[in-house]
Amino acid sequence: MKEIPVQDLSLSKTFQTYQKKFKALADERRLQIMHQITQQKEVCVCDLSDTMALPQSKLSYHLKILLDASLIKKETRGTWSYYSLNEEEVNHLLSEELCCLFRHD
Amino acid sequence: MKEIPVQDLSLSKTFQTYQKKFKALADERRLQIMHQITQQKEVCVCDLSDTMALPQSKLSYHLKILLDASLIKKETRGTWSYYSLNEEEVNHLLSEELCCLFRHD
DNA sequence: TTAATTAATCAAAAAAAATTGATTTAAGGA
DNA sequence: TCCTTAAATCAATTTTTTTTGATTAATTAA
Repeated sequence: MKEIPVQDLSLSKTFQTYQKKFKALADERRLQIMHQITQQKEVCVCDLSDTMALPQSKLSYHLKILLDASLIKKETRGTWSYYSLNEEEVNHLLSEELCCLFRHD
Repeated sequence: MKEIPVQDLSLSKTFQTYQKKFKALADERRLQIMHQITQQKEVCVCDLSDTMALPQSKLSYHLKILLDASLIKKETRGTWSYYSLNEEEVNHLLSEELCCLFRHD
């Protein structure tokens, strides 16, 4: 039997949430994706596949990580999936100085 | 011979810098460390080793990652190493709403 | 000088994340 | 219906990160 060395369980939960968000941002390709989404408001996988020269499966993989961290939003129209910035979440997380790079004002 | 599909090399460099910082924050233990450093102003490895119930080598490993990302600073006095928040860097990166958790005002 | 303390580093193993190419799903048009 | 397109998912492999325990380095005190 091992003791769990956590004083504050809710704080631990908070850290886990932020860990997930920072992990999503901890990749150069995903930062590029974030940047492009920030610039273009709305982007589909095929657009990104062109501009970033990445295969579709890789993009879907990275987009899912950003989506699961609630940093971006997804809307499906027809066969297309459109991704956009989750401004509320991003602005909560990142400084205003990172505006234009990864967040809007 | 492969072409490098990067339009803006300086932008790519910027992304690499942020990738490193977000990678440093992408771990629950390191967020705990950041939190404790934020609270206490200054902390040595043995302090953290006690409060976080982690072996010394693991702590040194994680502290190095935060240090290399310039999120914390280190000062050696005698045989002790004291770590403190790099407020400038952290405030540049994180939102004001994360104040008290991982940054000062 | 020797012993004790603090912390960094190292190499090997384990765990987690990313890549790859293929397959599957779903929508739309011929 | 059949074919095409867009994108998600999957399994196997590769790469990266983390853990572990031991060793090393440096400082201080006896």
